[in-house]
Amino acid sequence: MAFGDIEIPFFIESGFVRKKCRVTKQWFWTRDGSRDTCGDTTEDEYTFIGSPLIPGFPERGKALMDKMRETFLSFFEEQSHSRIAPYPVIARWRDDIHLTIASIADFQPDVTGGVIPPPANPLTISQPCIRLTDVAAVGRSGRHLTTFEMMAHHCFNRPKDGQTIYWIDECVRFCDELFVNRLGINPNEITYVENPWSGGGNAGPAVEVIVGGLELATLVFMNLEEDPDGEIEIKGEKYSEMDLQIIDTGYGLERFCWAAAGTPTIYEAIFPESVSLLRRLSGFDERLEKINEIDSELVLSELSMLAGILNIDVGTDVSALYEKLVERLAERGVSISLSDLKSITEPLSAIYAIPDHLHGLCNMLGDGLVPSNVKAGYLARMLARRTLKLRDELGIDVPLSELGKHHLEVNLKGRDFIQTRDGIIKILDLEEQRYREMLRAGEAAVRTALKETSLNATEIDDDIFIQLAESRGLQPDMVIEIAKNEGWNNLEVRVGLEADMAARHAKITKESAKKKNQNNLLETNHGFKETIKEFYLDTSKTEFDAQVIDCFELTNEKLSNLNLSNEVEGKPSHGVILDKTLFYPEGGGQLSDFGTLTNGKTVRVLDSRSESGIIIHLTDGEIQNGKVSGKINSIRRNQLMDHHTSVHIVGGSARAILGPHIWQAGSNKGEKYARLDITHFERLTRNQLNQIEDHANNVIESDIAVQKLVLDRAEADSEFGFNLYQGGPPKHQQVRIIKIGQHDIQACGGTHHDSTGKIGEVRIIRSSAVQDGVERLQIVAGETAREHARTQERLLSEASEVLGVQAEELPATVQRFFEEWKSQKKEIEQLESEIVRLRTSGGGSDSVVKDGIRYAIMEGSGDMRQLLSMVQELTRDPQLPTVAILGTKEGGGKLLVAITENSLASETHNAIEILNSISSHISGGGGGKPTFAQGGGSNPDGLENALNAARDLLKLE
RNA sequence: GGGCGUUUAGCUCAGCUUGGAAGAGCACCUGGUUUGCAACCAGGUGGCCGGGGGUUCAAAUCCCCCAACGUCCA
Repeated sequence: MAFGDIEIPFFIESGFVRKKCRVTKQWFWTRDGSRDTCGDTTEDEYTFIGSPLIPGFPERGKALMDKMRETFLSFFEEQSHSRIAPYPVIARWRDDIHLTIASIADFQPDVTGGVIPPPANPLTISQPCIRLTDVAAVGRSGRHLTTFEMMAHHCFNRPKDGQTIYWIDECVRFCDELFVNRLGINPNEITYVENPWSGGGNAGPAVEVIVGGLELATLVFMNLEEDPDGEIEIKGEKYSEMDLQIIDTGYGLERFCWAAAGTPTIYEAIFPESVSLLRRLSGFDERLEKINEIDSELVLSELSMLAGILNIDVGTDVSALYEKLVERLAERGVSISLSDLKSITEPLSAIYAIPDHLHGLCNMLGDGLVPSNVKAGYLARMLARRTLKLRDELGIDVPLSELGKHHLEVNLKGRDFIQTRDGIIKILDLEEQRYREMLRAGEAAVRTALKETSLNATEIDDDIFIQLAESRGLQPDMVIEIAKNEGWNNLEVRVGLEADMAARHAKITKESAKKKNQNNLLETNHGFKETIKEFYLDTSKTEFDAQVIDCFELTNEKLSNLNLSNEVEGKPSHGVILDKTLFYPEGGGQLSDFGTLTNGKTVRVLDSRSESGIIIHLTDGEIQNGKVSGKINSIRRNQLMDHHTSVHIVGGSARAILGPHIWQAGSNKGEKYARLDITHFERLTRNQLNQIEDHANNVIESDIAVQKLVLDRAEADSEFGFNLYQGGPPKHQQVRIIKIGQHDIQACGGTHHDSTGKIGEVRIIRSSAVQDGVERLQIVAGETAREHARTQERLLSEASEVLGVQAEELPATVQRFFEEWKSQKKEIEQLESEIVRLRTSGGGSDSVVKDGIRYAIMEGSGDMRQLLSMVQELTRDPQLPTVAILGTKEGGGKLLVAITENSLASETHNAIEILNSISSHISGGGGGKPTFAQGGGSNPDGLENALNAARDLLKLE
């Protein structure tokens, strides 16, 4: 079948005709022979506003969503699909995306890649999704959402194995049956638009299903994959047919609800309580009444019909769009001025966007996400900040957490979240605090940035806006707002600035999208078999025999890419591959086993790595082919197990003490200590660390068995859920699971004790902030815990010995010494100024008066500071014109020339000139002001000559 | 993971472009003046200018490295 040229018997049977859209030139199928547009064009206005497309759904909001979802899912259950529970919105099983952006994302990459079987086939699901790419259009277009549910039916076919459940024709039949018979949509209103789909390395035919000007569904038939030798070419890329061919559909639950409700916008259909609450809180309705002679309801519904066909993207020239809107409204008999229109749409778009953003935020936080300034956490923070900004623009004085609470009660009641409701509300409060702090700090930043700008300036450099936006998070309109409060009343944002900034971002993003090439130890076509991993079989075994498969020299380039841990002693020279091994390679945050390999000669194993299942022992010498005996350092192995098992225990304890949002953000298990990074929304106190430590030690004392299970992916997922993947997305079809009773269960490839009691003791030494929202716990366990205690004791005793006091007295004694040191320092300063006063008061033999000017030339004993205060004394009195030339031998020799300002002395002498002509005697230079110059050199012995040279220069005797 | 910004007195921040004696407001202390809601006036205390290197006669200031914090983006 040619790509995009879909032959579907159903269309022929049901009297469809294939036509080419007059506007978009796309091919589409319709039952209505008189149609000449595909339905999704700038000429197809929404037909359902005020007259629903889908009858029989009088509900609104959550009740409507629940009923519509149930109608869909049960329809497909009746068509032999299994209903699958939705996946989290945070896509933790993937490392390429942060958020679940489509129902098919649940099954990527392993199910769609054919690595593991789907949980059911065919299946139906309603998957909450979050897409932030169009966040700027939310609330403005009338239909955009960041957070939506994608209802879907999926099926996974293997035509080469004769396993085809259904393909294009049946898929379209299901869709049409649902639309026409179950939902009662007028068959003549439905168009199927051919729109081949490609993305993410896959492609296939696809149709968009449009009803009443609204795209309700997309049916994608994924049967091609990128293949350089493929025969099918699309958009310059070559593709070939896949073994696995997938039905990927997406039905927008919220759009169905909108079509069933016929409300002016999608937001009124799905968030009616939130919209009316925000209208009330912002006083929107009162303001609306003040706009004279406007039928506001008419404006709103006309507007929404138009908004659907006007594309609002980031960087759109908003004012041009408004002019167009006013024009189009006038054509429809609604006469409204541009400013009146703006005063309706601006607040309204905020009112619409807030519930959407709260929906996304609550879903993310509900999944246990902790806001942060990086990764997925940043997406939550961005949504929170957008919401707060919109709220402030509306002038609503209600905390974010209150709005969140309302949203949870009204729109998310009964939803089963990982995070507690109280937890969500607490995090919202913290985010609002952080936002306020950002704005407060922003005031000073704006003030400083505008310091050079005149108060009645109307515009400022783009650079200032860009700098404030990117480094302070202050959008141009926020900068203007702050500037107005600080006195710059006429400043405005240049038209088109935001578009330029967006373009600038796109450019930067494009430039920095260079891919890093991975450097592997093995060649791509090595042909080695996977190493048999004996370390999983018996954790107590330390010696083994094996066969050498290969031994190769490590090039300098490979060495430099290895990134050896600081526990590795020496420099490896060879890589050795064996048929089997007891050496655990670095992986999952656990460092490698060390030890020796012997075949006649003994070499040390300094480190070991794993690449696609093949373990490479990094040795400090070459080893002959043949049999080898290997021995691992059992003390190190035992310590690594102490640390690794402890990290699991501490992670479980942290979750028990701090809450369900605790997620492992990374870990490192070495011989000397272990680190565990956990997601948490505030800094930890020592008290909290103690609680976690006590909890973990209880687990150790209870001596719980550590079970090591190996399960298929699907089985593991269904039995234990996604909490398994603390260490990152799974990479294999089979999952090794470390289960410590009910305390902690996670997928892990590391070596572990058989019971928790083996560890003996665990201590959390300290916590530090890795990034916002992530705390690093430093852990010692077993022998290192005792070693740590001994080290601490030694430090205390050495310190107390120096001061000659008991360890208990240390804090008080150190405090006392510090105070004394400070007060003595101050005393020295006072004494120094006393010296200055004495030396400068009398005049003495050091000063000469000539032609009404006093010349004070002398050598000081102190440092530069002291000279400075001396010349200050000497040249302060304008009634006593003075040229002071002071020097000191300290620091290579220093010279200082000062002249009383605005006096006879400053008229006749220049300090810089004097300094420059004498500083050569101390082999140096200097500079300063005409009345004040300082310099230094590297020859202190020449100081006397320098001062004499000054006397000569000034002709003094 | 990348870019940018910040780090100076107890707190909030100037100073950095162009190197040359460490600044302001608030708080605190002393005195005066007032008992009036952020009182007023005069004086004072308080600084490893985030850490480490480098350039320079001289670094808060210029360069490099590190750290913490913030922010924008993947």
